[in-house]
Amino acid sequence: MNKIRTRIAPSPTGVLHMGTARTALVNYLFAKKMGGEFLIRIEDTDKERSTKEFETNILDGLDWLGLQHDALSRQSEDLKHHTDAIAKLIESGAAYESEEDSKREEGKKVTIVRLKNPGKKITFNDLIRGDVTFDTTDLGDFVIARSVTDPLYHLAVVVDDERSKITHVIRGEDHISNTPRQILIQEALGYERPLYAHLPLILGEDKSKLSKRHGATSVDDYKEMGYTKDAFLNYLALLGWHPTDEQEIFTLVELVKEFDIARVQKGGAIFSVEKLDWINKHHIEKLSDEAYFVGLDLSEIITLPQYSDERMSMVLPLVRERLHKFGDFEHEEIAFFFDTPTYKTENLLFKGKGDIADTKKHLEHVRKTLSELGNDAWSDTEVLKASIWDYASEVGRGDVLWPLRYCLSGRDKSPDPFTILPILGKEESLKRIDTALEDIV
RNA sequence: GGCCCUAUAGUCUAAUGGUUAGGACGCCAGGUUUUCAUCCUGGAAAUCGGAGUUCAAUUCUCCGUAGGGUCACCA
Repeated sequence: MNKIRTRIAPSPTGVLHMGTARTALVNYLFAKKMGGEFLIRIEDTDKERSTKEFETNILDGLDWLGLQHDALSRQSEDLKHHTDAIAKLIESGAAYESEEDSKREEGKKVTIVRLKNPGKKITFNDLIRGDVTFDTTDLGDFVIARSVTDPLYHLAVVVDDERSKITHVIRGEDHISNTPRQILIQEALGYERPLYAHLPLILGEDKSKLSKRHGATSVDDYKEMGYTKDAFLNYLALLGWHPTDEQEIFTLVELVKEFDIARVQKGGAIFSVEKLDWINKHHIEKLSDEAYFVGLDLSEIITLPQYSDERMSMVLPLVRERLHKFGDFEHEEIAFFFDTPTYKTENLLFKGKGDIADTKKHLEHVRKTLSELGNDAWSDTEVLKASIWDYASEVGRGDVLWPLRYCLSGRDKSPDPFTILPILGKEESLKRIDTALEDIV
């Protein structure tokens, strides 16, 4: 049996789109699952629109995602094989040259090459959709080259897929109507027909094909927002595919193991950033400390006056559980661990209500209790909690705990006071409570 | 408009010719020893419509309807 070979064939006329990434992922999963090879072919026959920058962006993006290819080629480098094929088609009478008015340049005559359409019905078996039939008569004698030396997409694709022995052409549903043309060219050239699989499209909120007007669509966009590559891949895999069980969080390796093209959905799927966020959160949880640290941008934090690596190592886990993506991280969230916070005295009041004198009384009590605790106690969240819990329960937890937490963090939302206390340490904690006390007149 | 594809909650999906139609995201409510987040529990929410086949259809067939894709000397 022939070795399975799939390919992704992006044209370098734009940055890496998530639709291309998804197609690449499925091609990769299918090939690897079957012990085959995954190739990349840059489709740069349109010299006017293709750029090296886009090519680099696409390759870098695929590389970032970890979709390693077994071979890389550029369509433009295979020009000789294309022109050979054109010559062969003309010679056999399957195609012919035709002098016509140029559609690209006004008032100019050009000699293009058209395929002599046999005008028959073509049925191909799609791995995802089953038999699909087209009457190619509707296509007419379509153009396959701008000239005998200048091939067009359909011709080039067919020749290249044949040359690189592609066994399965897995691509977006938007290519489904291109398939009969390509089969016609294959037959005229005497090639074997590969197997086809047309993936459902990724849709925007309005159910139309995802495009720029829907917002962020490039892989770069998601990378910059702070999604991990594994989460992005994970989500893309789940858009239009589902494993046999109910697992939702996957690594690339696990996806390869579970993937089955027969379970790919037929209908398009709307892209949901909420679900992506949820998946990303799970992937962030699984990250190693090193990878997690790299993902965060700590540049503003490490310049703070009381910054220390030791303290940071205690703070980081607190941030982790509340993060959906790295882009959500704001250094203000943890800056108070390294620098004295500023705050409004009135915010010391629980829910903005209550008596400031009572609040002061509670804080004084808490300060006294805490100050009498030794170093051992100060390193133990549970002991600290136990030391003031009874008092807090008696007079009202919120009335005690809220001002304590607020004077330590200076923030409406933060981890609880018993988590903050040990990290700041006795000296710093008492100092912040004293500052708050002094502010209350 | 021609051709082609598709159709289970708001979204992603599972399932079988016979089920209380399952899970997840999101949403709502309650709880987890103050807030936010996390976590837990509970809840609302779906088989596009009509025929046909069948003892039985969400599942098979046909016809509608709706949505989408594509109709280049782009890829």
